[in-house]
Amino acid sequence: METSVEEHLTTRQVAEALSVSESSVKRWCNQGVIPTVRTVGGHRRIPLSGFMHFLNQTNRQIVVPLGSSTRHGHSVSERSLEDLKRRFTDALVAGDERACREAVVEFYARTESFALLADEFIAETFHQLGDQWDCGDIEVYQERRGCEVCSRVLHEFRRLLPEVPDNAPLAMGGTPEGDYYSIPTQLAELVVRECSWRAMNLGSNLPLSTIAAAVAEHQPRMLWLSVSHLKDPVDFVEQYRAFRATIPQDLTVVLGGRALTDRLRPKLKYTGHCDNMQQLASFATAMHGRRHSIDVSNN
Amino acid sequence: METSVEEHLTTRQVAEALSVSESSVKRWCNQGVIPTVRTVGGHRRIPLSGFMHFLNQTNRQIVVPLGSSTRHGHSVSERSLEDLKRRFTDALVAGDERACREAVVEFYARTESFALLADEFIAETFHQLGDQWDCGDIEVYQERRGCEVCSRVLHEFRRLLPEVPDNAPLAMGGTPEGDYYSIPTQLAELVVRECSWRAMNLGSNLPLSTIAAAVAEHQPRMLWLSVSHLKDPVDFVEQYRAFRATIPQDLTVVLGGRALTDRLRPKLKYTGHCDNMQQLASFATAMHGRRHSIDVSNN
DNA sequence: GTCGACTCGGGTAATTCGGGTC
DNA sequence: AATGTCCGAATTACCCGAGTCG
Repeated sequence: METSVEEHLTTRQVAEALSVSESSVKRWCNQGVIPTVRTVGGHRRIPLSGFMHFLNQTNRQIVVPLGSSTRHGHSVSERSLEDLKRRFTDALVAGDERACREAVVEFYARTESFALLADEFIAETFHQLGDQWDCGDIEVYQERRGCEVCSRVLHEFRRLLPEVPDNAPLAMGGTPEGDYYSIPTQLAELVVRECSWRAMNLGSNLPLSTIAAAVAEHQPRMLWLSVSHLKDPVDFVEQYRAFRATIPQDLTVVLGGRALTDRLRPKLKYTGHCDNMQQLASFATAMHGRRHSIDVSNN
Repeated sequence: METSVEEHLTTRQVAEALSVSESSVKRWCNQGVIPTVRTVGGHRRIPLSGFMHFLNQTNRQIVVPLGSSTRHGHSVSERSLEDLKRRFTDALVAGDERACREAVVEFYARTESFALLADEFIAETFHQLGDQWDCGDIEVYQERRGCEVCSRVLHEFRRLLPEVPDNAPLAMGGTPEGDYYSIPTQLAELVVRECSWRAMNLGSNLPLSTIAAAVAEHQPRMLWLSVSHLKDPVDFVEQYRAFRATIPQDLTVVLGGRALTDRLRPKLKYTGHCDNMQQLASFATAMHGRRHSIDVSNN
């Protein structure tokens, strides 16, 4: 309820996502194959859940058979979230991509929120993995392989998300130099995109100077920095100050990641700090409550 | 925004690509030789994955490049490989995933070889990118983003590849500690899988000790190591010696990557060295006969 | 209330369907 | 047995003036 964005799509957005004409989308809406609601003026709006339902029904895309998402009671076996999480962790350790995907899809089908998926599912799972690693229960290669698998699954999800219109505000981000941990920034991309932003994930191991160049080139309204690891925190603080001075002052910068300790944070000038992706989603929705263009300075 | 190769193809597009009649394509779809999904109205759409699956199972050649007669894209004239490569480079620099995917698909559709794709397309492109980087023509973030995009496209291709039977021999590999460059090992996975091996990409930044653990656990017949970057070559040589002693002596180890200089190589004991992916493919096929088992149950 | 961008509905052209035949 | 060609019916894509959204 908090962050789950009840987003509606237009016929055009759906058409582009499916690579079909708007006429077909309209026809399918009229036939009732795509759940549709109407605005007071008669325009069709397709709820995201309805869109996903359509995708599942027509298996245009992969997506596992996850019982029905109809309004009637599910006959799906009620697995607890804990159980789901455990399945996911095990699959990740075993490098079982299919099982990972199924777990992620099932979780998302329930919550319809990438922010929740990121915080309560993936982040927690990798924390667990870290613990098991400390205990010597799992090997390094299992963790690395798990990252690979997770990355692939996230990418598949990314493809499922409908394209965001060109006039949506742009957010970009990545990880700084020396930080090769790419899952959080991948998640961030999904989260802000879910909030109807255009999102550009620049990748990992980015010197701040080149991020500044990217900002100058594409002029985003928001920038996220995922900082999981810092070789030299002091050096980072210094470089960040210089960086902050070169980018527009009104650019919203959101910092996150476990490398930003309580000691470090006061030394950084930023717009917002996120302990988790739900906060990032809040930022994004707060800044972009509507869909039309530009300059919503205080809404 | 013009599009030439979509996720799904029509019977006509497939027919033209293969230079056969639409009826044949329809028949093959009905027989299940070409995986097919249907639109709401019952029209056949062939997912790219299904098309490639068909190409792999039969030894059919693409006569007319895909995308030369799309429905709602502008018709595309015949392109030379050089032209394709340039398009790919440009798309990579611009971070245009869709264009990258199209270029890769088209190249693969012509050559049907991941080894060639890796050597003549992706490797060369990234070398070019490196040159442009030296000249200051492109920013670091463009290179990083290009890696992200390329990685995603490769992930997608990986999903398109047919499953390899469980009794196929196993190959695994990754990059050593300090080497975060994951594209080559992703390509290696695709290449050996194309040669009918089961392939397990362990990921990047792997201490050799954990690779040894993975070997002990899964007992592969082949191991690849992609070495693009070494923090301390001397240290690596030492660790590699210890590593080589702990794994089975009859395990085929294939080394590759530009960090293995002529000075370094003599100091390493390995089974084979690869300057490119075609050599890796040669190794793989030499050790394990055929390329793809043809299994059309309905013949 | 103005305004640009978008969507509506309906009509028309282009494809694809299935089946039958060569 | 397999492929290519032809057909009416159905589906999809493209187009455009009027109305709606934000």
